[in-house]
Amino acid sequence: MEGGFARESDGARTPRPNLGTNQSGMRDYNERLVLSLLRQHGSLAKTEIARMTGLSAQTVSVIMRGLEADALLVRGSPQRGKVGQPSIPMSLNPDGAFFLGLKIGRRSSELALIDFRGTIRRMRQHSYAYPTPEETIRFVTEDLAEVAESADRRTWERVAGLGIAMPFELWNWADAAGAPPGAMDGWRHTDIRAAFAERCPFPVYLQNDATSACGAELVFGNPPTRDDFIYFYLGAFVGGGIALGGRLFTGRTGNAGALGSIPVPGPDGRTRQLIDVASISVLEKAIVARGEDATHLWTSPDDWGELGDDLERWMEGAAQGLAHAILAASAVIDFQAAVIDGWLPLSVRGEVVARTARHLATLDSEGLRLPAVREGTVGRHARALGGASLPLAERFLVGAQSAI
Amino acid sequence: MEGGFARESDGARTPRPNLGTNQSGMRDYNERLVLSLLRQHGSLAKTEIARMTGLSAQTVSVIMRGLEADALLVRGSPQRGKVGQPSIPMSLNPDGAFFLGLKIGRRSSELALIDFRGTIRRMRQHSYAYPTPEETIRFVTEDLAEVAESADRRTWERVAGLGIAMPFELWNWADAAGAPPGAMDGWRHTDIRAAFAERCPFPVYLQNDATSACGAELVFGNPPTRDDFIYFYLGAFVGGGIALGGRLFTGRTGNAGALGSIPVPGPDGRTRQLIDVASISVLEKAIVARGEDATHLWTSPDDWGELGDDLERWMEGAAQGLAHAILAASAVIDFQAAVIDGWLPLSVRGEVVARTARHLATLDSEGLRLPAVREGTVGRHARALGGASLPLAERFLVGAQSAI
DNA sequence: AATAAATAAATAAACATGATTTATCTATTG
DNA sequence: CAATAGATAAATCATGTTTATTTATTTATT
Repeated sequence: MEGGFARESDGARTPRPNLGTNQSGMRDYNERLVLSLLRQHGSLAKTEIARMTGLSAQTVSVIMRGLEADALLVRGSPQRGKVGQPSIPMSLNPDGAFFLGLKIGRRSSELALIDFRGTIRRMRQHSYAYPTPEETIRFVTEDLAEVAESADRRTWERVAGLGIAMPFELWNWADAAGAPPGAMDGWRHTDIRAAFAERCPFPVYLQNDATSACGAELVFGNPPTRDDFIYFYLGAFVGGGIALGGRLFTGRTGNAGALGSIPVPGPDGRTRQLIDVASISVLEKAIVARGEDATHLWTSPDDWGELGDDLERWMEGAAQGLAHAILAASAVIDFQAAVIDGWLPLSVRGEVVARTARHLATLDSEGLRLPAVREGTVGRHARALGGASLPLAERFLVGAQSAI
Repeated sequence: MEGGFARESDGARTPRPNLGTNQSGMRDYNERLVLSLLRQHGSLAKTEIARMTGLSAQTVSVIMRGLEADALLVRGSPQRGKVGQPSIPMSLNPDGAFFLGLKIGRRSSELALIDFRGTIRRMRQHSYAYPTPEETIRFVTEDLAEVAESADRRTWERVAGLGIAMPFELWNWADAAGAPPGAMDGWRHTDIRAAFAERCPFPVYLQNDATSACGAELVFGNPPTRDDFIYFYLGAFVGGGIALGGRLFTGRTGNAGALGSIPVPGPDGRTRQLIDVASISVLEKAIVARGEDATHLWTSPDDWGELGDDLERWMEGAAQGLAHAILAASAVIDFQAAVIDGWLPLSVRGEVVARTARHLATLDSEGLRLPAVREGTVGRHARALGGASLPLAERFLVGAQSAI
């Protein structure tokens, strides 16, 4: 069991460690447990859930009938062929709840509406030279109004929350984004979460973009993993996230998995940060330095075309950096897997993963058990989906918050 | 709430994730919560506990009367001076339970008996050229018999468990320990936990020595901290541990906090492991290379005397390595503190901590919030005390196991 | 083919446990 | 003596467990 949380009126969570537990906490936990198991396994009969949880068949029966009455579960067709009464597989009702995920990036924003099973029902993109809070609020508000109109009333009423995935201190990137100095200062003084919370009837959450992407891998990853894993998202800048015990670990200050800042040895032996070797912006810079255009890196992530030596050098540098970062992180936490995803063509992602694994094997890992290096299974839209995973985890999964 | 655990007959824990919760789990959790709060705060009135936990006064009253009846709590003298009925401060009964901690090291073993408040009641040391399982079992068994005889019957009956703190793969250190080749191979095939579990009427736990020391800092540290912290223990070899959410985090494989293996840049810029720069054995080697005797490093940890340049160089290298390790770890988890302790004179520990903080401040920490670097508060015997903390945490504190 | 036995899923009813609510008592200060 | 705060007993409520029963199916037997 864990301490409870006091929910503030605006939907933000204030952790209250050391909170006692009562019966409602018990039922709430067991309900979340059932839903988590169904998310992991697809569909399960009540008895199977009873066996897995150690709860009595009767308790599971009561809980699951309740969830079915709330339209969170649907019953499948009876499974015959085995001795005894046929079992009825229960699974998550896709229409049981909906979640909104908003990713705010340097060049574009994405707003996704997903259903209870994680299927994308709607996705809108919005491109710009650089983002401002006013512009973002306008675009999202408009789009939400459109959703509210186009989707049927029931869907809109079943939206359980909005999660915003956004880099920390966006205003510091004005330079890199090519924005006029001060143009992005609005972000410094805008509480974007509060701004949306005011406009929305459901709770709104805010999380670092790469950490959110990690959450997407955790909740929607296929196959789902209960492993502790470290996650890298290669975007314009590289970022990361941490999953421990089947939960997104965001840390006391929310800055856990700040893997862009992890020190790695550069090609010259001097120490630099991972962000300076593995970010796609590094590749962009190299291309631009050659006098060529690099905008297709952002606009056509399905196929980057021929990039020749630039790509080769970037992949090699990124892989070396990632390998070193994974090594160092493995000394801190014994991750079972390192997952790499990003805003890049599948072929490039595959190659980066392969090279990272190769480099990792050459490093001195005495005393460590190295994690398996794997490709992400969510893909490019992991950040927006991760945003949507925040209200989902918060409301329907066990122990959404840190460690605990 | 968290999943439950199936207890095996021998006292070992097999984690069963995804276990449901029932009323006994609820009471168990609330009892542990009360005990944890009392450990943190020294003494608290029932109403104060009720306020802190959010439980009703009546519930806390019932729980605490039960704990008092079990002799785990004692009532202090009524506090007058405020309006209303005087409050009765309740605190942990020192004689409520006892715990045994065994540290097995390269040169010596320690067996400690501590009471419910963490006070050392008895401590035996045993030195040797190198350790063997048979020898260790013999010495501990004899000493336990002595404890059983000397202490009163009630004390012995209230021993809640034995925790063993021991380096991983002890046999690999035969060389460094100066043992004849193969002399320590016995460890490879001995399940030392099982061996003691057979001989003891209470549960026996085994944990890496540095991780155990981290547990001692967590449970007995003064002032106690609920911070997430990273912990280094400088012994013959440096090791580490991780505390998250007020719990010792040991990881899925038990190898979390393997900080000796974290890569750091050496003075020449080449990457090496922290264990190769910050271990006391590095200092020993330097002294021996000069043809001098270094045994007092192990035998008189209160005062190393004059070591001049050797000590200077070692402290500098260790501090640089530690600073880099803390930096890298901070990118993975946003620790609030980095705690350094070890088998060394207080003056040396203080100097290492000061230098580490100084070096840390010079490193590139963009995007990170660096933890405060602090001295350990438990001191040299942290490993043996940490061993004793294992059964304590397991039985009396909330969520002893990993994350979650 | 008909029938009985075995098996497994599901659930109703009675019960046990533990937290909450309400009311009351107690010891203190002002 | 009024006000206040700690403490707890009794009644109540929520939730999980146990026990017994119902239902639907397969498998073995006649």
